[in-house]
Amino acid sequence: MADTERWEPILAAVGIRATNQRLLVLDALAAHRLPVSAQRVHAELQDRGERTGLTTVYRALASMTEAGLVHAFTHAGEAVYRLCGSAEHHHLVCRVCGLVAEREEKDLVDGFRAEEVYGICAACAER
Amino acid sequence: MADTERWEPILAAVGIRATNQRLLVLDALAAHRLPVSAQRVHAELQDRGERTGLTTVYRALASMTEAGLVHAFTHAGEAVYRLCGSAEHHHLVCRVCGLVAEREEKDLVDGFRAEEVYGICAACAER
DNA sequence: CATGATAACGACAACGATTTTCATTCCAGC
DNA sequence: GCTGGAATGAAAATCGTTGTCGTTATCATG
Repeated sequence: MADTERWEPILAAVGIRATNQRLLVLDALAAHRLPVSAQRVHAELQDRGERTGLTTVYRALASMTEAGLVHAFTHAGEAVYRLCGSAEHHHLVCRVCGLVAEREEKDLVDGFRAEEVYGICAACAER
Repeated sequence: MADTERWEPILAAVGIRATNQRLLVLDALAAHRLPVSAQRVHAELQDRGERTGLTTVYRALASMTEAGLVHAFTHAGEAVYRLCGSAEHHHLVCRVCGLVAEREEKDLVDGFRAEEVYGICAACAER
């Protein structure tokens, strides 16, 4: 059981209410480097002994995504989420290993505001 | 009712059987510039008076995607497909208007084999 | 501290896209 | 013309996600 309180200022900063459930979801997300699904977050919270409902996890992720705190990706037909250091950037998402890298470069492509780049990372490519 | 026969060599080239249903699906795809969903393809075939089943449309799209004839994207939680001029390239997909552009440039990003770039196109950006 | 408006919760039902099942039909090669 | 494997299609099953609705927490005020 980590100190969920540390996320309060984060939620306050983006202007959404810092409820206990949202703090728990944030805390669960922070424990992963790879994006995770809503169901996975829910399962982990259950294992931890929390009684947070699945519906609530979905809504927490939706509001936090909208607020820009979290980024949503698609992997194998399901939505997966990842806590991200906000700001202007795009993501490189490997289709094979799921790894995500954040990039700052502007104008990756002429006049197209890139948000997510799906492909295959160098490591997975040589196999 | 277009001449579906023109697709036969295409299917033969990628090594999958040129069944009547697959030809119909290809023909339906070819009528669109934007990616379309399996359900949409199925509906259009129904309207045309074909009795192709939805299951078959899904399977046809899957096999053709695997064969590289068709490219699959994700839009609003559903899979959408687009006929594409094969070869090595990546796609720019606008999240707003759904427009897809094919690009040939290699190494869009250092050592990352980009396949799909999701973002916002120039036209949609200024609104 | 009590109160009331509002946002958030959570259990459950409902939805919708996709996949599985399984019996039937089609095709290519013998 | 047979025959085996691939393809088809109708219906049921799956499964992630969203809607419903009564309950509860939160926050600003009196």
